Amino acid sequence: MKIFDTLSATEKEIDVSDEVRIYLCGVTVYDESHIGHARTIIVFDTLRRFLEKFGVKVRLVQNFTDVDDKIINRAKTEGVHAHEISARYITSYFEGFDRLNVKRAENYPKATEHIEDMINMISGLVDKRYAYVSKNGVYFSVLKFSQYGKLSKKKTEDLISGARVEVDETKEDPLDFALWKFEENEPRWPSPWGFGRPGWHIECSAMSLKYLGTNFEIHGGGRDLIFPHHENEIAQSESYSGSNFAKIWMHVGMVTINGEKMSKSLGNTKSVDFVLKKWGPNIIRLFCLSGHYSKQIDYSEEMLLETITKWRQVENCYYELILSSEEQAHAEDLEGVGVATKESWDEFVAAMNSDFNTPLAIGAFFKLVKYANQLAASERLVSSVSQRILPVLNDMFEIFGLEIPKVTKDEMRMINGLIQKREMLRNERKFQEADAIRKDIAEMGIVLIDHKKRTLWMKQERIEGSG
RNA sequence: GGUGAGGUGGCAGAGCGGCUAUGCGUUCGCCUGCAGAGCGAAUCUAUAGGGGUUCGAAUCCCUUCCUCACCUCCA
Repeated sequence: MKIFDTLSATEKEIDVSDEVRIYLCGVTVYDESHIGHARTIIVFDTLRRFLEKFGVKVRLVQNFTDVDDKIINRAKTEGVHAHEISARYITSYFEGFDRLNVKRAENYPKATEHIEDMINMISGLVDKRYAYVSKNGVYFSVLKFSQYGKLSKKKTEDLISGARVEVDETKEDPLDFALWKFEENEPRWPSPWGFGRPGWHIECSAMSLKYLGTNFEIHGGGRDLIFPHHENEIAQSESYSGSNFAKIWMHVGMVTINGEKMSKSLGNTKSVDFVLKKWGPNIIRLFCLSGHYSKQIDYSEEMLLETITKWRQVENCYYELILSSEEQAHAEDLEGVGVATKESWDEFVAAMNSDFNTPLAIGAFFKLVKYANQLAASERLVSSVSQRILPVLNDMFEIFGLEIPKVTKDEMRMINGLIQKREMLRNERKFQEADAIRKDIAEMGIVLIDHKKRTLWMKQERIEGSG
Protein backbone atom coordinates (compact mmCIF):
# COMPACT_ATOMS: atom_id res chain seq x y z
CA MET A 1 0.00 0.00 0.00
CA LYS A 2 1.33 3.38 -1.01
CA ILE A 3 0.80 6.58 0.91
CA PHE A 4 1.91 10.07 0.00
CA ASP A 5 4.60 11.16 2.40
CA THR A 6 4.63 14.87 3.10
CA LEU A 7 8.30 14.86 4.02
CA SER A 8 9.70 13.33 0.85
CA ALA A 9 6.76 14.59 -1.21
CA THR A 10 6.49 11.21 -2.87
CA GLU A 11 4.33 8.16 -2.52
CA LYS A 12 5.95 5.58 -0.30
CA GLU A 13 5.13 1.96 0.26
CA ILE A 14 4.02 1.24 3.82
CA ASP A 15 6.38 -1.20 5.41
CA VAL A 16 4.12 -4.07 6.44
CA SER A 17 6.92 -6.55 6.99
CA ASP A 18 6.22 -6.41 10.70
CA GLU A 19 3.58 -4.48 12.59
CA VAL A 20 2.52 -1.07 11.36
CA ARG A 21 2.98 1.54 14.03
CA ILE A 22 0.90 4.66 13.66
CA TYR A 23 0.99 7.75 15.82
CA LEU A 24 -1.92 10.09 15.34
CA CYS A 25 -1.97 13.55 16.83
CA GLY A 26 -5.26 13.67 18.64
CA VAL A 27 -7.21 16.51 20.09
CA THR A 28 -6.71 19.13 22.74
CA VAL A 29 -9.52 18.50 25.15
CA TYR A 30 -10.80 21.96 25.95
CA ASP A 31 -14.07 21.76 24.03
CA GLU A 32 -16.32 19.44 22.03
CA SER A 33 -14.71 17.69 19.05
CA HIS A 34 -16.01 18.73 15.67
CA ILE A 35 -16.40 17.28 12.22
CA GLY A 36 -12.88 18.36 11.30
CA HIS A 37 -11.40 16.22 14.06
CA ALA A 38 -13.78 13.48 13.04
CA ARG A 39 -12.55 13.43 9.47
CA THR A 40 -8.91 12.96 10.45
CA ILE A 41 -9.77 10.28 12.96
CA ILE A 42 -12.12 8.46 10.59
CA VAL A 43 -9.44 8.47 7.90
CA PHE A 44 -6.99 6.79 10.20
CA ASP A 45 -9.60 4.44 11.57
CA THR A 46 -10.42 3.35 8.04
CA LEU A 47 -6.75 2.99 7.19
CA ARG A 48 -6.19 0.70 10.15
CA ARG A 49 -9.30 -1.30 9.34
CA PHE A 50 -8.07 -1.78 5.79
CA LEU A 51 -4.64 -2.95 6.88
CA GLU A 52 -6.12 -5.25 9.49
CA LYS A 53 -8.41 -6.81 6.91
CA PHE A 54 -5.26 -8.13 5.27
CA GLY A 55 -3.90 -9.49 8.49
CA VAL A 56 -1.46 -6.68 9.16
CA LYS A 57 -0.98 -5.93 12.81
CA VAL A 58 -1.57 -2.26 13.47
CA ARG A 59 -0.58 -0.41 16.58
CA LEU A 60 -2.37 2.89 16.65
CA VAL A 61 -1.51 5.39 19.32
CA GLN A 62 -3.43 8.63 19.63
CA ASN A 63 -2.73 11.25 22.25
CA PHE A 64 -4.87 13.62 24.23
CA THR A 65 -3.37 17.00 24.90
CA ASP A 66 -4.70 17.65 28.36
CA VAL A 67 -2.41 20.43 29.48
CA ASP A 68 -2.68 23.59 27.50
CA ASP A 69 -3.49 27.29 27.86
CA LYS A 70 -6.96 26.85 26.44
CA ILE A 71 -7.82 24.21 28.98
CA ILE A 72 -6.46 26.30 31.81
CA ASN A 73 -8.31 29.38 30.63
CA ARG A 74 -11.54 27.49 30.40
CA ALA A 75 -10.99 26.07 33.86
CA LYS A 76 -10.48 29.59 35.19
CA THR A 77 -13.64 30.83 33.53
CA GLU A 78 -15.66 28.01 34.98
CA GLY A 79 -13.89 28.09 38.30
CA VAL A 80 -12.90 24.43 38.22
CA HIS A 81 -9.68 22.47 38.05
CA ALA A 82 -8.07 22.01 34.66
CA HIS A 83 -8.31 18.24 34.93
CA GLU A 84 -12.09 18.54 35.26
CA ILE A 85 -12.21 20.23 31.90
CA SER A 86 -10.00 17.69 30.20
CA ALA A 87 -11.78 14.76 31.84
CA ARG A 88 -15.13 16.10 30.70
CA TYR A 89 -14.07 16.42 27.09
CA ILE A 90 -12.28 13.12 27.03
CA THR A 91 -15.50 11.47 28.11
CA SER A 92 -17.38 13.36 25.47
CA TYR A 93 -14.72 12.43 22.91
CA PHE A 94 -15.29 8.73 23.47
CA GLU A 95 -19.06 9.10 23.49
CA GLY A 96 -18.90 10.73 20.10
CA PHE A 97 -16.28 8.59 18.45
CA ASP A 98 -17.69 5.33 19.72
CA ARG A 99 -20.94 6.29 18.07
CA LEU A 100 -19.00 7.13 14.93
CA ASN A 101 -17.91 3.53 15.03
CA VAL A 102 -14.25 4.41 15.40
CA LYS A 103 -12.32 1.46 16.73
CA ARG A 104 -10.39 2.23 19.85
CA ALA A 105 -6.71 2.86 19.42
CA GLU A 106 -4.18 0.70 21.24
CA ASN A 107 -3.86 3.50 23.72
CA TYR A 108 -4.61 7.14 24.27
CA PRO A 109 -1.71 8.58 26.22
CA LYS A 110 -2.33 11.82 28.02
CA ALA A 111 0.27 14.52 28.32
CA THR A 112 -0.24 14.92 32.04
CA GLU A 113 0.58 11.27 32.61
CA HIS A 114 3.89 11.50 30.78
CA ILE A 115 5.56 14.46 32.41
CA GLU A 116 8.48 12.29 33.49
CA ASP A 117 9.07 11.06 29.96
CA MET A 118 9.07 14.60 28.67
CA ILE A 119 11.44 15.78 31.34
CA ASN A 120 13.83 12.97 30.48
CA MET A 121 13.72 13.91 26.87
CA ILE A 122 14.27 17.58 27.60
CA SER A 123 17.22 16.68 29.84
CA GLY A 124 18.71 14.69 27.02
CA LEU A 125 18.31 17.63 24.68
CA VAL A 126 19.87 19.99 27.20
CA ASP A 127 22.78 17.58 27.66
CA LYS A 128 23.32 17.44 23.95
CA ARG A 129 23.13 21.21 23.85
CA TYR A 130 20.13 21.20 21.57
CA ALA A 131 18.25 22.98 24.29
CA TYR A 132 19.04 25.68 26.80
CA VAL A 133 17.51 27.12 29.93
CA SER A 134 16.43 30.74 29.87
CA LYS A 135 14.46 33.03 32.13
CA ASN A 136 11.06 31.74 31.04
CA GLY A 137 11.75 28.10 30.41
CA VAL A 138 13.73 25.55 28.48
CA TYR A 139 13.97 26.16 24.75
CA PHE A 140 14.95 24.16 21.74
CA SER A 141 17.66 25.72 19.63
CA VAL A 142 16.17 25.50 16.19
CA LEU A 143 19.30 26.50 14.30
CA LYS A 144 21.23 23.60 15.84
CA PHE A 145 19.02 21.23 13.91
CA SER A 146 20.26 21.82 10.41
CA GLN A 147 17.37 20.03 8.75
CA TYR A 148 14.78 22.29 10.35
CA GLY A 149 12.05 23.05 7.84
CA LYS A 150 12.36 19.83 5.90
CA LEU A 151 8.77 18.78 6.49
CA SER A 152 7.02 22.10 5.92
CA LYS A 153 9.51 23.08 3.19
CA LYS A 154 10.27 26.28 4.98
CA LYS A 155 13.63 27.98 5.10
CA THR A 156 14.72 29.28 8.44
CA GLU A 157 15.64 32.61 6.84
CA ASP A 158 12.09 33.03 5.54
CA LEU A 159 10.71 32.16 8.90
CA ILE A 160 12.74 34.79 10.62
CA SER A 161 11.88 37.52 8.13
CA GLY A 162 8.24 36.61 8.03
CA ALA A 163 7.92 36.15 11.74
CA ARG A 164 4.83 37.72 13.17
CA VAL A 165 5.42 36.40 16.63
CA GLU A 166 6.15 38.93 19.29
CA VAL A 167 9.83 38.96 20.00
CA ASP A 168 10.77 37.27 23.21
CA GLU A 169 14.04 38.75 24.39
CA THR A 170 14.73 35.84 26.67
CA LYS A 171 15.14 33.45 23.76
CA GLU A 172 18.48 33.10 22.04
CA ASP A 173 16.77 33.05 18.68
CA PRO A 174 13.25 34.02 17.68
CA LEU A 175 12.71 30.62 16.07
CA ASP A 176 13.35 28.70 19.27
CA PHE A 177 10.34 27.08 20.81
CA ALA A 178 9.52 26.09 24.35
CA LEU A 179 10.07 22.59 25.67
CA TRP A 180 9.27 23.58 29.22
CA LYS A 181 7.59 26.74 30.43
CA PHE A 182 8.14 27.99 33.95
CA GLU A 183 4.88 28.45 35.73
CA GLU A 184 3.87 29.61 39.16
CA ASN A 185 0.27 28.50 39.10
CA GLU A 186 -1.36 25.11 38.89
CA PRO A 187 -1.25 22.98 36.96
CA ARG A 188 2.50 22.71 37.21
CA TRP A 189 5.06 20.03 37.82
CA PRO A 190 8.54 20.02 39.30
CA SER A 191 11.49 19.66 36.97
CA PRO A 192 15.28 19.94 37.25
CA TRP A 193 14.92 23.52 36.02
CA GLY A 194 12.02 24.59 38.16
CA PHE A 195 8.25 24.25 38.36
CA GLY A 196 6.41 24.49 35.11
CA ARG A 197 4.53 22.85 32.29
CA PRO A 198 5.68 21.09 29.16
CA GLY A 199 5.46 22.73 25.77
CA TRP A 200 2.98 21.33 23.32
CA HIS A 201 5.32 19.70 20.84
CA ILE A 202 7.39 17.71 23.30
CA GLU A 203 4.44 15.58 24.40
CA CYS A 204 4.02 13.91 21.03
CA SER A 205 7.73 13.33 20.72
CA ALA A 206 8.00 11.77 24.14
CA MET A 207 4.87 9.65 23.91
CA SER A 208 5.45 8.40 20.39
CA LEU A 209 8.98 7.40 21.33
CA LYS A 210 7.75 5.66 24.45
CA TYR A 211 5.02 3.63 22.80
CA LEU A 212 6.24 3.21 19.24
CA GLY A 213 9.98 3.74 19.36
CA THR A 214 11.95 5.47 16.64
CA ASN A 215 11.40 5.27 12.91
CA PHE A 216 7.84 4.05 13.15
CA GLU A 217 5.75 3.59 10.05
CA ILE A 218 3.26 6.45 9.97
CA HIS A 219 2.86 9.73 11.79
CA GLY A 220 -0.41 11.43 11.03
CA GLY A 221 -2.58 14.38 11.76
CA GLY A 222 -4.36 17.30 10.17
CA ARG A 223 -2.59 19.39 7.56
CA ASP A 224 -2.63 22.34 9.90
CA LEU A 225 -0.21 20.53 12.17
CA ILE A 226 2.60 20.39 9.63
CA PHE A 227 3.95 23.66 10.88
CA PRO A 228 5.00 24.22 13.51
CA HIS A 229 3.87 21.15 15.44
CA HIS A 230 5.24 18.33 13.32
CA GLU A 231 8.27 20.28 12.21
CA ASN A 232 9.15 20.82 15.86
CA GLU A 233 8.50 17.22 16.74
CA ILE A 234 10.96 16.13 14.09
CA ALA A 235 13.58 18.54 15.34
CA GLN A 236 13.29 17.38 18.95
CA SER A 237 12.91 13.72 18.30
CA GLU A 238 15.67 13.35 15.77
CA SER A 239 18.04 15.51 17.77
CA TYR A 240 17.31 13.43 20.82
CA SER A 241 17.39 9.94 19.36
CA GLY A 242 19.77 10.48 16.50
CA SER A 243 17.57 8.37 14.30
CA ASN A 244 14.73 8.93 11.90
CA PHE A 245 11.44 9.83 13.53
CA ALA A 246 8.79 8.40 11.21
CA LYS A 247 8.87 6.74 7.81
CA ILE A 248 5.75 8.34 6.42
CA TRP A 249 4.05 11.60 7.30
CA MET A 250 0.40 11.43 6.37
CA HIS A 251 -1.66 14.61 6.54
CA VAL A 252 -5.39 14.95 6.25
CA GLY A 253 -7.01 17.96 4.62
CA MET A 254 -9.25 20.40 6.42
CA VAL A 255 -13.01 20.34 6.51
CA THR A 256 -14.40 23.65 5.40
CA ILE A 257 -17.92 24.94 5.69
CA ASN A 258 -19.23 26.91 2.76
CA GLY A 259 -15.65 27.19 1.61
CA GLU A 260 -14.27 28.55 4.87
CA LYS A 261 -12.20 26.73 7.40
CA MET A 262 -14.10 25.78 10.50
CA SER A 263 -12.90 27.61 13.52
CA LYS A 264 -14.08 28.63 16.90
CA SER A 265 -13.52 32.29 16.16
CA LEU A 266 -15.79 32.18 13.12
CA GLY A 267 -18.27 30.20 15.16
CA ASN A 268 -18.91 27.84 12.28
CA THR A 269 -17.87 24.53 13.76
CA LYS A 270 -20.15 21.53 13.64
CA SER A 271 -19.64 19.36 16.67
CA VAL A 272 -19.49 15.60 16.49
CA ASP A 273 -22.55 15.44 18.69
CA PHE A 274 -24.43 17.77 16.38
CA VAL A 275 -23.58 15.97 13.15
CA LEU A 276 -24.35 12.61 14.72
CA LYS A 277 -27.79 13.85 15.63
CA LYS A 278 -28.35 15.30 12.20
CA TRP A 279 -26.83 12.64 10.00
CA GLY A 280 -25.82 9.61 11.99
CA PRO A 281 -22.55 7.71 11.85
CA ASN A 282 -22.84 6.09 8.43
CA ILE A 283 -23.53 9.29 6.55
CA ILE A 284 -20.74 11.07 8.35
CA ARG A 285 -18.24 8.32 7.66
CA LEU A 286 -19.15 8.13 4.00
CA PHE A 287 -19.02 11.88 3.75
CA CYS A 288 -15.60 12.06 5.39
CA LEU A 289 -14.26 9.48 2.96
CA SER A 290 -15.96 10.93 -0.10
CA GLY A 291 -12.99 13.08 -1.01
CA HIS A 292 -9.33 12.18 -1.12
CA TYR A 293 -7.96 12.44 2.40
CA SER A 294 -5.26 14.91 1.43
CA LYS A 295 -7.69 17.44 0.02
CA GLN A 296 -10.10 19.64 1.84
CA ILE A 297 -13.78 18.78 1.78
CA ASP A 298 -16.65 21.13 2.20
CA TYR A 299 -19.39 20.44 4.70
CA SER A 300 -22.57 21.32 2.87
CA GLU A 301 -26.13 20.24 3.23
CA GLU A 302 -26.33 19.25 -0.44
CA MET A 303 -23.47 16.83 -0.09
CA LEU A 304 -24.85 15.27 3.04
CA LEU A 305 -28.30 14.92 1.55
CA GLU A 306 -26.75 13.26 -1.47
CA THR A 307 -25.01 10.87 0.84
CA ILE A 308 -28.33 9.92 2.41
CA THR A 309 -29.65 8.96 -1.03
CA LYS A 310 -26.66 6.71 -1.51
CA TRP A 311 -26.99 5.20 1.91
CA ARG A 312 -30.61 4.29 1.16
CA GLN A 313 -29.36 2.33 -1.82
CA VAL A 314 -26.97 0.49 0.42
CA GLU A 315 -29.65 -0.34 2.95
CA ASN A 316 -31.93 -1.57 0.21
CA CYS A 317 -29.19 -3.71 -1.24
CA TYR A 318 -28.33 -5.19 2.10
CA TYR A 319 -31.87 -6.26 2.89
CA GLU A 320 -32.43 -7.60 -0.59
CA LEU A 321 -29.36 -9.74 -0.03
CA ILE A 322 -30.16 -11.10 3.39
CA LEU A 323 -33.84 -11.65 2.63
CA SER A 324 -33.42 -13.11 -0.83
CA SER A 325 -35.50 -16.12 -1.77
CA GLU A 326 -34.39 -19.72 -1.98
CA GLU A 327 -35.34 -20.13 -5.59
CA GLN A 328 -33.12 -21.69 -8.18
CA ALA A 329 -30.56 -19.29 -9.58
CA HIS A 330 -30.12 -18.65 -13.27
CA ALA A 331 -26.95 -20.37 -14.38
CA GLU A 332 -25.55 -17.23 -15.98
CA ASP A 333 -26.12 -15.26 -12.78
CA LEU A 334 -24.10 -17.70 -10.73
CA GLU A 335 -21.26 -17.18 -13.12
CA GLY A 336 -21.76 -13.45 -13.44
CA VAL A 337 -21.82 -12.82 -9.73
CA GLY A 338 -18.35 -14.24 -9.33
CA VAL A 339 -16.98 -11.94 -11.95
CA ALA A 340 -18.82 -8.90 -10.63
CA THR A 341 -17.80 -9.34 -7.02
CA LYS A 342 -14.20 -9.99 -7.91
CA GLU A 343 -14.13 -6.95 -10.12
CA SER A 344 -15.53 -4.69 -7.43
CA TRP A 345 -13.27 -6.05 -4.78
CA ASP A 346 -10.17 -5.77 -6.93
CA GLU A 347 -11.05 -2.21 -7.83
CA PHE A 348 -11.71 -1.43 -4.22
CA VAL A 349 -8.38 -2.80 -3.06
CA ALA A 350 -6.44 -1.21 -5.88
CA ALA A 351 -7.94 2.17 -5.05
CA MET A 352 -7.13 1.85 -1.37
CA ASN A 353 -3.62 0.71 -2.11
CA SER A 354 -3.06 3.72 -4.28
CA ASP A 355 -2.62 6.40 -1.65
CA PHE A 356 -5.82 5.53 0.16
CA ASN A 357 -8.05 6.68 -2.66
CA THR A 358 -11.35 6.33 -0.83
CA PRO A 359 -13.49 8.20 -3.38
CA LEU A 360 -12.53 5.58 -5.94
CA ALA A 361 -12.96 2.78 -3.45
CA ILE A 362 -16.42 4.05 -2.60
CA GLY A 363 -17.13 3.93 -6.32
CA ALA A 364 -16.20 0.26 -6.40
CA PHE A 365 -18.35 -0.33 -3.35
CA PHE A 366 -21.37 1.26 -5.00
CA LYS A 367 -20.73 -0.68 -8.15
CA LEU A 368 -21.36 -3.83 -6.19
CA VAL A 369 -24.40 -2.34 -4.49
CA LYS A 370 -25.80 -1.40 -7.84
CA TYR A 371 -25.10 -4.84 -9.24
CA ALA A 372 -27.08 -6.47 -6.45
CA ASN A 373 -29.91 -3.99 -6.78
CA GLN A 374 -30.10 -4.66 -10.49
CA LEU A 375 -30.48 -8.36 -9.90
CA ALA A 376 -33.07 -7.69 -7.24
CA ALA A 377 -35.07 -5.47 -9.55
CA SER A 378 -35.23 -8.18 -12.17
CA GLU A 379 -36.23 -10.76 -9.57
CA ARG A 380 -33.00 -12.70 -9.97
CA LEU A 381 -31.33 -12.02 -6.66
CA VAL A 382 -31.76 -15.43 -5.09
CA SER A 383 -30.04 -16.75 -2.04
CA SER A 384 -27.29 -18.67 -3.81
CA VAL A 385 -26.32 -15.48 -5.63
CA SER A 386 -26.60 -13.33 -2.54
CA GLN A 387 -24.29 -15.63 -0.65
CA ARG A 388 -21.56 -14.78 -3.12
CA ILE A 389 -22.04 -11.05 -2.75
CA LEU A 390 -22.55 -10.72 0.98
CA PRO A 391 -19.07 -11.60 2.21
CA VAL A 392 -17.43 -9.09 -0.10
CA LEU A 393 -19.93 -6.42 0.78
CA ASN A 394 -19.46 -7.12 4.46
CA ASP A 395 -15.72 -6.74 4.13
CA MET A 396 -16.25 -3.34 2.58
CA PHE A 397 -18.68 -2.39 5.32
CA GLU A 398 -16.12 -3.34 7.90
CA ILE A 399 -13.34 -1.40 6.28
CA PHE A 400 -15.41 1.73 5.90
CA GLY A 401 -16.83 1.21 9.37
CA LEU A 402 -20.40 1.25 8.13
CA GLU A 403 -23.13 -0.51 10.02
CA ILE A 404 -26.66 -1.31 9.01
CA PRO A 405 -28.97 -0.82 12.00
CA LYS A 406 -29.85 -4.20 13.41
CA VAL A 407 -33.30 -5.62 13.79
CA THR A 408 -34.25 -7.68 16.80
CA LYS A 409 -35.90 -11.08 16.54
CA ASP A 410 -39.06 -9.68 18.07
CA GLU A 411 -39.18 -6.85 15.59
CA MET A 412 -38.67 -9.31 12.79
CA ARG A 413 -41.49 -11.53 13.96
CA MET A 414 -43.78 -8.59 14.24
CA ILE A 415 -42.81 -7.29 10.81
CA ASN A 416 -43.41 -10.64 9.19
CA GLY A 417 -46.73 -10.95 10.90
CA LEU A 418 -47.82 -7.56 9.69
CA ILE A 419 -46.61 -8.26 6.19
CA GLN A 420 -48.69 -11.44 6.05
CA LYS A 421 -51.71 -9.59 7.28
CA ARG A 422 -51.14 -6.90 4.69
CA GLU A 423 -50.79 -9.52 1.97
CA MET A 424 -54.14 -10.98 2.85
CA LEU A 425 -55.74 -7.58 2.76
CA ARG A 426 -54.10 -6.82 -0.55
CA ASN A 427 -55.37 -10.07 -2.00
CA GLU A 428 -58.81 -9.09 -0.90
CA ARG A 429 -58.14 -5.73 -2.52
CA LYS A 430 -58.67 -3.95 0.78
CA PHE A 431 -55.99 -1.47 -0.08
CA GLN A 432 -56.83 1.18 2.45
CA GLU A 433 -56.40 -1.24 5.31
CA ALA A 434 -53.26 -2.64 3.74
CA ASP A 435 -51.82 0.85 3.42
CA ALA A 436 -52.60 1.51 7.05
CA ILE A 437 -50.42 -1.40 8.02
CA ARG A 438 -47.65 -0.17 5.79
CA LYS A 439 -47.88 3.16 7.51
CA ASP A 440 -47.70 1.55 10.94
CA ILE A 441 -44.61 -0.36 9.96
CA ALA A 442 -43.07 2.81 8.61
CA GLU A 443 -43.41 4.29 12.08
CA MET A 444 -40.97 1.64 13.21
CA GLY A 445 -38.53 2.72 10.54
CA ILE A 446 -39.34 -0.24 8.34
CA VAL A 447 -39.98 0.28 4.67
CA LEU A 448 -41.70 -2.42 2.65
CA ILE A 449 -40.38 -3.49 -0.71
CA ASP A 450 -43.01 -5.12 -2.89
CA HIS A 451 -41.70 -7.69 -5.27
CA LYS A 452 -43.74 -9.62 -7.79
CA LYS A 453 -44.27 -12.67 -5.66
CA ARG A 454 -43.54 -11.47 -2.18
CA THR A 455 -42.91 -8.48 -0.02
CA LEU A 456 -39.71 -7.86 1.81
CA TRP A 457 -38.65 -5.04 4.00
CA MET A 458 -35.74 -2.94 5.05
CA LYS A 459 -34.93 -1.04 8.15
CA GLN A 460 -34.02 2.52 7.40
CA GLU A 461 -31.70 4.35 9.68
CA ARG A 462 -33.47 7.37 11.07
CA ILE A 463 -31.74 10.42 9.73
CA GLU A 464 -32.93 13.84 10.63
CA GLY A 465 -30.97 15.55 7.87
CA SER A 466 -30.55 19.24 7.15
CA GLY A 467 -28.21 21.64 8.85
C1' G B 1 5.35 38.85 1.18
C1' G B 2 7.04 33.47 1.66
C1' U B 3 5.79 28.13 1.26
C1' G B 4 2.65 24.20 -0.21
C1' A B 5 -1.74 22.12 -2.55
C1' G B 6 -5.22 22.86 -6.20
C1' G B 7 -8.48 24.79 -10.46
C1' U B 8 -12.28 18.78 -14.54
C1' G B 9 -19.77 18.76 -16.95
C1' G B 10 -25.53 21.84 -12.67
C1' C B 11 -22.92 19.57 -8.19
C1' A B 12 -19.40 15.90 -6.14
C1' G B 13 -15.23 13.30 -7.83
C1' A B 14 -11.53 9.84 -10.61
C1' G B 15 -8.11 9.68 -14.48
C1' C B 16 -1.97 12.19 -14.47
C1' G B 17 0.47 11.30 -22.47
C1' G B 18 -3.79 7.97 -26.80
C1' C B 19 -9.19 3.96 -25.14
C1' U B 20 -12.79 10.94 -22.40
C1' A B 21 -14.70 6.82 -15.11
C1' U B 22 -18.36 6.97 -11.52
C1' G B 23 -22.08 8.98 -8.41
C1' C B 24 -25.80 12.68 -7.44
C1' G B 25 -29.07 15.90 -10.09
C1' U B 26 -32.52 16.69 -14.24
C1' U B 27 -36.05 14.46 -18.06
C1' C B 28 -38.80 10.43 -19.81
C1' G B 29 -40.10 5.57 -19.11
C1' C B 30 -40.60 0.49 -16.49
C1' C B 31 -42.30 -1.90 -12.15
C1' U B 32 -46.77 -1.10 -8.49
C1' G B 33 -53.73 -1.45 -6.69
C1' C B 34 -51.14 3.01 -5.03
C1' A B 35 -46.76 4.65 -2.88
C1' G B 36 -41.80 4.14 -1.24
C1' A B 37 -37.54 1.83 -2.76
C1' G B 38 -35.61 -0.22 -7.10
C1' C B 39 -34.59 -0.58 -12.40
C1' G B 40 -33.89 1.35 -17.57
C1' A B 41 -32.95 5.09 -21.01
C1' A B 42 -31.85 9.93 -22.19
C1' U B 43 -29.45 14.33 -20.81
C1' C B 44 -24.32 16.86 -19.76
C1' U B 45 -18.67 15.97 -24.19
C1' A B 46 -16.45 19.03 -19.21
C1' U B 47 -11.07 19.45 -18.38
C1' A B 48 -9.53 28.11 -15.66
C1' G B 49 -7.23 31.52 -19.99
C1' G B 50 -3.05 31.89 -23.39
C1' G B 51 1.28 29.81 -25.47
C1' G B 52 4.34 25.53 -26.39
C1' U B 53 6.42 20.05 -26.60
C1' U B 54 4.17 15.74 -29.23
C1' C B 55 1.58 12.03 -34.61
C1' G B 56 -1.54 12.74 -30.13
C1' A B 57 -2.47 16.44 -23.61
C1' A B 58 -7.25 17.16 -18.76
C1' U B 59 -2.57 14.58 -18.24
C1' C B 60 4.40 17.19 -19.70
C1' C B 61 6.76 22.49 -20.05
C1' C B 62 6.15 28.01 -19.86
C1' U B 63 2.90 31.94 -18.62
C1' U B 64 -1.44 34.68 -16.79
C1' C B 65 -5.60 34.56 -13.67
C1' C B 66 -8.19 32.41 -9.56
C1' U B 67 -9.07 29.34 -4.97
C1' C B 68 -7.55 27.13 -0.47
C1' A B 69 -4.21 26.01 3.41
C1' C B 70 0.15 27.08 6.39
C1' C B 71 3.65 30.90 7.98
C1' U B 72 0.13 32.43 15.57
C1' C B 73 -3.27 27.96 19.00
C1' C B 74 -5.75 24.58 15.63
C1' A B 75 -7.47 17.77 13.24
